[in-house]
Formats: sequence, C-alpha cells, structure tokens
Amino acid sequence: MAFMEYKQRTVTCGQLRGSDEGKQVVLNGWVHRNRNHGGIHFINVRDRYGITQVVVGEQVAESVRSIAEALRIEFCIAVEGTVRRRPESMVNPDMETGEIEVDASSLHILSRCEPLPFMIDEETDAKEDLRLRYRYLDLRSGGMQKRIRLRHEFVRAIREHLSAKGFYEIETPTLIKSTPEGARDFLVPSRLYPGKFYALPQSPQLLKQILMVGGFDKYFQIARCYRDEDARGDRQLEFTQLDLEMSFVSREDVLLTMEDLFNDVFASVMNYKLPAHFKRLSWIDAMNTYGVDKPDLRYDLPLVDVGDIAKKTQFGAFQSVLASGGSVKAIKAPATEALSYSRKYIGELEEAAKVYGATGLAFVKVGKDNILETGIAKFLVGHEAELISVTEAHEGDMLLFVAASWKKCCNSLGAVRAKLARDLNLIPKGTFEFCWIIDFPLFEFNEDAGHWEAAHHMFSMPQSQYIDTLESDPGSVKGDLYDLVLNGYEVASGSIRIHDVELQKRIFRICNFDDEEAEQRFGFLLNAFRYGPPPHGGIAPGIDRMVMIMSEQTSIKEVIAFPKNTAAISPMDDSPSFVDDKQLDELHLIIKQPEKNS
RNA sequence: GAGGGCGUAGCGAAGCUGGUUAUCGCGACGGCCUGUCACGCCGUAGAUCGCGGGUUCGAGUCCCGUCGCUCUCGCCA
Repeated sequence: MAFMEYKQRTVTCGQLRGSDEGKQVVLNGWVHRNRNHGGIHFINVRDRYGITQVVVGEQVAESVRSIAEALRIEFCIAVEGTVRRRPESMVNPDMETGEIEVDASSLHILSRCEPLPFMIDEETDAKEDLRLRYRYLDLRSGGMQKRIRLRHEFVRAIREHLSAKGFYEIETPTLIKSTPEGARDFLVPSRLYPGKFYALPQSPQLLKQILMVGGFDKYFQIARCYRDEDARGDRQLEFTQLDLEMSFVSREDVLLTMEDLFNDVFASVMNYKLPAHFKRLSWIDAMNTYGVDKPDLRYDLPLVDVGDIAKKTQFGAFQSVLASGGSVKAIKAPATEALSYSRKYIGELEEAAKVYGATGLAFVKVGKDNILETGIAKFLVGHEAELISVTEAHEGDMLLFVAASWKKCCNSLGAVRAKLARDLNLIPKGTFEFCWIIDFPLFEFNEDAGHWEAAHHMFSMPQSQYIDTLESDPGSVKGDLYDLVLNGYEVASGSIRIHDVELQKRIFRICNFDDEEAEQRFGFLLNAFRYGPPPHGGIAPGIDRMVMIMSEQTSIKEVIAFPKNTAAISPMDDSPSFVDDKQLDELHLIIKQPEKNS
C-alpha cells in the first residue's frame, strides 16, 4: 500500500454495539493491547472515542495472521472486518463496546511505534518530567483525553451561554504596551524600533475597558495571559482566562451574570446542580474565620479570635504579641477516631503553621469537666470555661493557638485548618463549593517601596463612602472588588472599574504615579476616558484552574496540553532556547550573560 | 532568593543499623498457548545506584559538594 493510501475508518473505536452485528467496518487506531493465544489474537484497538476488541482467528489468511503477530503496542493500524456479537459468556460489561468484537479480515500497519518510555493507560505512573518530554504519548492516556475533552466542553458551554446572553467574543492583541503595575511582563523586542518592546498581556484589562468605551457593552474572550513569575501547582506562566466586561452594570449584575453562567455550564458539562446564588463573605470575615481570602467551604473548622481571653492570661507569648498589636486565634481540632493528636502530629501541624510565619503552635487538650490538660494549660488556669465556650469545644478536642501579627496569625492557622481537614477526611469528593469574597481593601502599604499600592489593580472603583477619604486614609478604603472562590482556589477576580479621569488620576497618585508618569504609561486609557466612557465592570475566571478543580486534579498541568515545568521549561521542545546571532542582530539585542556566583 | 521531598535497568518501586553476584513488578526480546480482555506459562537481555569528591578493609547505604525534577514560602495587580 502506498503511504498515502489506506483503509480509512468507517466507524470509531467507541461506537459499535450489539445492534451493529453483521456490519462490515474499518477501524483506525492504536494497538492498546495485543493478546496472542497462539491460534487466536485479541487486539484492543484504541482511539479518542474508545476501545474495540478485534479478533484474528485461525481461519484468517496467513498473511493477516503474520501481521497480527508483528503488531506491537501503540502501532497505528487499520483493521477491516465484520462486527460480531460476542457469545453471552464473553461479553465484557466493563467495556462500552463489550457486547461485540470485530472479526478481522485484513490488517494494515499505518505506522510503527518504538518501545515506549512509559506505558499508556488510564493514568500513567511515570514522573511528570518524562510525561512532559513525551507529551504526545501522555496525551493518549485515558485521563488526559478526558480532561482535554472536559476543557473543550467547558469552553464551548461558556461560549454558547454568553453568546445567547448577547455577549460578543472579541479578540485583543497579544503584542501590547508594557504597563508597570502587576506581575513581571514578558517582553517582545521590536525589530523596527531598536530598544523598544512590546509586552505580552498579563490580561486584556485595559483593552477590554477601552472596548467598553468603544460601545461593545457585553464583551468576552477566551484570552491567553502571560506573567513572568515562578510557577506553582495552580499557576503557569502562560494561562487562559475567560475575560469578561460589561457596561452600565453594578457589582450585583456581574455576580449574577457569573452565577447564571456557572449554573448553566456546570449543569450541562458536569451534570451538577449548583445553588442559584453563591455564598458571600467579606474579605475581613473570610480572613478572620478561615484564615485565607480563598476559603474552602466544603468543610467548616472555623478560626476563633481569643485575643480577649489571652489578654487576661499571664502567658508571655500571648501578651507580647498582643502588646505589639498582633492577634491570638484558636482552632478546635475535634476529637476523632481517625486521628490521635500525638506530639508528633501536633509537630506536623506546627510545621504547617510555620510556613506562613507563625513562630509556634500552642495547644491544650480539653479534658473532663472543663479541665484543660497538657501544653499551655497551666497558663490558662481560670479561663478554661470561657475558652471552651467560645471555641465550642468538648472533651477530647484539642485547641490549637497561634499568636502573631494579624495576617500571619490568620494565614498560619488557616494552613493548620486546611491540613486538619485533609487529615480528618473532612473534604467531600465530587462537590463544588463556590463563594464570593467581597469588600476587599483597595490599597496595601508596600513596606519595601514605602508607598501605597493597589491591592488588586489600579482600575477598581472605591466604594462610594470612601471617595472623600481616599488620600487621608487609604488603608481603610474598600473597593468594589470581588473574587470568586471554588473549593479553596481563587478562580476569578473582578471589579467595577473607574471611568472618571480625575478619580483615576487620584488613584494613580496614591500609588505613587504622578500625573506625568500616569500620562506616559496609561495615557491611552485616560484619553479614552475623555470621550464619554460608560460605567463598567467585569471579571476574569481562570479556565485552567477551574477545569483542574472540575476534574479533581491538584496540578494545572493536568488540564493543559503542553505545559511548562516548574523551571519554566518545556521538556518536549526544550524551550526556551538560544537563538542565532542573526536573529539577535535584527532585533538590535546584545546578550549579557549573568556572572556566575562563585 | 529560601525550605521540604525525590533521583537505583526503558518505566514504577524495594534495598533496615555499611558486608559477597543489587531485588520485585511492568515493558523489551525469544519460545509455548484457540476465548482473552491488566490473558497465562517458560526463558533471555537490560543498572558506571544522577554526577563529583571524601570517610572506611569495604559505600546504593554515612559525610561534603553539585546537578536535575517536584511541592511550598517569597513573588503572582
């Protein structure tokens, strides 16, 4: 057979059923397994749609049997044959096509496959580095096929829903002006203008705001975003957002639009019923109660502020923290069969707390009749009943304490909360708990830089009651900001935007951009705002992160076809790589290699 | 920039307080097998134990350094 001529499939490997008995078919696919029983071969042929068993019996021509002998795993083949209903006792209920098999009349090898670096199965056990190097093989696995399909279905459902709601999908450039705030930019040197650079967008933020000025009052885009920062399990330097913006809306409109979207999408893609409306928590409540601004509400385990009680004790570690304006918080670790709170285990919890800056994790055990035992019990004498009351503790529970600055205290105990939930098996599988975090502070003081900066970005609207005190008390200003949280991950972030030139300039000034620099950096936005900008706001859910959670993965790499590793390298194509001097010359670039530290 | 974990055959792992020829499963290769579906059975090959140095009569094992991967903190509006 010539290279370009082969028997093209008439059916896929996932579609044949008992009712197809007797049909002449052609399958194209990969050899998933080849079981040779001497006189008879069973070849599992796999494609994207499923696996079909092909039988090469002894009545078949010798030439066909010898091809069956030669087949190896992952050979790409074409099979011609007749669909045959399997004898009753041979039906495989675990296979979708298990009622039938294809009795082969001819076999063709379309391409051969070398011995594999790892086995292709539902989920491979090969290390991630190797999976990325041979990503084309890894992608053949059942798990990757399912996740990439889920991702497609998710994005398709989003497009359908938003289109039906009157949104336009509009593309924005990926070569844009570098703007100074936020993450580090990826830069693209200009050939035509020596020394000038484009930046890859960290998000289409300013462009979508300008689309609003342009009159496209409902916009969305499945947008690739680039941030040159270190990767994490849930973070890649290149990722995809559903970028969305609307004109003439309030915060409420944006939240309802998202709730409507995800209700629809989860129902159609996951067959999962979400509540019509998601819980809402203020940022301060989320921090105080769960120790993070992205709480996992699939379980409870609240943090309790015990500063008032701690103040009355003689415990020096508590007193000194309180005296310097810090916080003392406690969490109740419930008595359970599943876990004994040994010193060793409490040590593990303490390690989790220390990651976020706690200096230690104090503990007491709740005994009979409101008695506290071990740990710091002796410092709490006289305050047992009050402590047990506020923490709602019972006999056998452990109380765990962190004393630190408010933020470290929250984050540290939040980490303890998360570890406890995992170890106590409190996290239900297959549930999706969305919640909104609202009322974020607009500004954060940057100690290193010595000035205020935007907690999210500089284009978010301050809540109206703070407009008069922006400059005098930036720290207390709350913004019209909102995050969407799912199962403990931040999956979207948005705000109502500023659409007033003067207000926008005031924000720039507070963030240490004088009018001249603001003009130079953001002049195009300020110019646009001189021409009748509509009030507007939006949000940007992270596609990769959401699909990761929906497919119950803990790494974003599991839902990206070609991800980078933690060192920002793609092991498959070995990027980034050096380029020719000629290319550098054209771009007017000279490479300065960093000096190696001795 | 910092910390934790890992690195033993193509892949995944075992190898305890240092002791002869480094073990197991999958895969590869050869053989047998007519109803399997993670087929089974027999056999063969395949490892400078990440790399470099040190301690020791002797190092996969202990020490120092280094490289790679991975998770996390910082960073990520």
